[in-house]
Amino acid sequence: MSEWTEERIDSLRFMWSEGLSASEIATRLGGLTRNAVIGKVHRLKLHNRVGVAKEIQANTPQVKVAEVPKVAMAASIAKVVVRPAPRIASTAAPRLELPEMMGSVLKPVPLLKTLVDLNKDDCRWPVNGERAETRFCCHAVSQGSSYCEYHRLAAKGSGTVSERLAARELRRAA
DNA sequence: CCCTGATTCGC
DNA sequence: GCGAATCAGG
Repeated sequence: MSEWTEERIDSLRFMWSEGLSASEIATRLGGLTRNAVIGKVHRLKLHNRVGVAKEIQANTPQVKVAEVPKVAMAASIAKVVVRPAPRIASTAAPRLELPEMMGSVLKPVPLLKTLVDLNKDDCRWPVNGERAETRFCCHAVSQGSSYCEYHRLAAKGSGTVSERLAARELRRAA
């Protein structure tokens, strides 16, 4: 059984806004089918994805999640980092790249803890994997949020269409 | 056949 | 509200 927690919904919103397909989102969230994701998308009235997201999807090569090399995955998560990212046991490998929509807020390098290792003040933004294998960002949370500043803004920025457009404008101006 | 989202409707 | 089944299509 899996339920639509706030965090999973935030994650869904973000991934959907970034142009990931319903099935990709389903495997990353775990315990869901693509039908469930599509159903939720409709209930949230998120179904009108805007231009850029469509392009991302069209230009994304179709690669089986389990076949993506771990090295490639680590590189896509933390492309700003030179040192190798930590080893990850999960077979799920996201090619999610967070948008540079946060102005001067630096993209955190995920610490990739599992749920059981999460501390109270660790950012709970799911980075990859499913269920027990899910790894989280784990950087210090912003006050009043379950996310670090970067992911707090990421979740917020992927809310409504107007918010996304505003975020896109900010990015362009920066 | 692989995949995509959209819709319906019993639960 | 949820999501399997189904539809329509690439």
